[in-house]
Amino acid sequence: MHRLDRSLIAGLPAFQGLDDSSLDAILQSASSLRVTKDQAIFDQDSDAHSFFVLLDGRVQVVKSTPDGQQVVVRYIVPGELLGIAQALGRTTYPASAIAVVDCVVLAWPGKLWPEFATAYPSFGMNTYRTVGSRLSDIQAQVVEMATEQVEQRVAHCLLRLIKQSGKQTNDGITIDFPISRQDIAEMTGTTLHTVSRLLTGWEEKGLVKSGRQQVTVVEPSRLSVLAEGTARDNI
Amino acid sequence: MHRLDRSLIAGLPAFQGLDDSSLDAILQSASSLRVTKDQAIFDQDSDAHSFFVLLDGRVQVVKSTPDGQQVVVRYIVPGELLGIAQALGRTTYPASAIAVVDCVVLAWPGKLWPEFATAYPSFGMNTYRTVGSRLSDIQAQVVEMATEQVEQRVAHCLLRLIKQSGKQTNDGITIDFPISRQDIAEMTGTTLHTVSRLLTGWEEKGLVKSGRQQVTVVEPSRLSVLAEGTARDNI
DNA sequence: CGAAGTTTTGATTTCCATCAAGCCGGGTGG
DNA sequence: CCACCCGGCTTGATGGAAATCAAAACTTCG
Repeated sequence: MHRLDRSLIAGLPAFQGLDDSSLDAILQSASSLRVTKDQAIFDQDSDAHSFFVLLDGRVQVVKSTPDGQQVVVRYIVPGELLGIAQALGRTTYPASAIAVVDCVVLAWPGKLWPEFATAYPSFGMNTYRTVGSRLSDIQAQVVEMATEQVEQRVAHCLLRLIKQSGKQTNDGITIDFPISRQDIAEMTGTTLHTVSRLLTGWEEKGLVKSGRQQVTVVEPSRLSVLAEGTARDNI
Repeated sequence: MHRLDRSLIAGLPAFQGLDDSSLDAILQSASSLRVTKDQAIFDQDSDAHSFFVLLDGRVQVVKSTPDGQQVVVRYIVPGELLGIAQALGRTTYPASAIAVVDCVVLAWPGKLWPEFATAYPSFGMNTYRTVGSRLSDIQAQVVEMATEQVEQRVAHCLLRLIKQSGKQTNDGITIDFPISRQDIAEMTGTTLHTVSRLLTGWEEKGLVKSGRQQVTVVEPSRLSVLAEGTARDNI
């Protein structure tokens, strides 16, 4: 078993405010893990045996309904926690996590959670800050879904994605992992057909460029305008 | 200034696991407060000066969009925390809270939050458990909004309301606070017209009885059937 | 090259928002 | 005490946004 260096996690929000010896102690019980593209890190409703930090790659968090429909809840970028069911007082994972590219994660046994939270209070605090910000995010998403048209929702979704995972290219800002029309549809509660039509429409207007599992936003500011009220002109 | 009795909060989930002296200490800095129907307890985007526990009544938590549309995020029942912006690392309230009937709340200055969380670890833990369960709730709601038709969403909404705030009557289980078609519409992302049509339809089938700001579910089990897939028969 | 997965595009349908009145009940003030 | 008014509710008609149905084109990869 090889040793993990504390520099792996030292800068991450979750481990802010911990001294070196604490970091080392925490890493003692971690195992690192490669996950290849399309592989699951954990499955919805299965026993929450571990919690994780994503070190490299991109992870899709997806919830499935009993009748097989899927909703993409969020994408995880390096440095973020995932699978923190324990922090929510749960014993099973509420969603599945899929590597959308090859990933590296650190994993800790879930039963260590309470120990960590008490032994390293700032770790507990940091985690709960994460949970809190995810609560805010998702509340915003509920408002969006309740009040906006599909076009605006998809526009907002793309803007969020390039903000979180955008890479500047000479065409514009591209989403730096493979994402299909279907994925975008599952994030916005619509269908791949509608997403496809919207993207081709926007492409004609020069707002985006897109291809197979790939989207580039050419003019974020004009897309923002679309994302706010197109139709209904407010006061 | 009169003294608050510890029995007010002793049984509440948020204060589970605290000894009497801690409860007394916590109550020292609380002030109790009557809020009359339709009055705001706090306003969205205003400075998060306090956090609260609802002792009696019902509170509607509502988020407004810049263009004035409203979304009812949840209803709070006695014993629950509200306005815990601090726990989420926020300095302003993310939503407004309105008393839907006359209410009694306890209030603490927001700046006490960090002190409480460190001085009474189980209070911190309990709060975060609350935050976690609200995260789960709202994720379920996102899935619902993304995958279900309006009829199913409204049915689920009523079932949730009677579960949380139902009172058995001789007609069935009634939602024990005034709630309008508009309120239900704002919880489910639809319009009061559609809610009205659904309720009259259900009334004809004997599933519910409803009147002005008042809904009774006569047959919860049959409503549940509706709430799952009516149309689309799954495998 | 063939096959599987992804995307596009057209045609049709359906659900639900919107528009538009009118109704009902209760509270207020003349 | 009655009339009026206001807030909430119902109900019909209409239109439009987006789902569904259907099929073809394109991409990538083994």
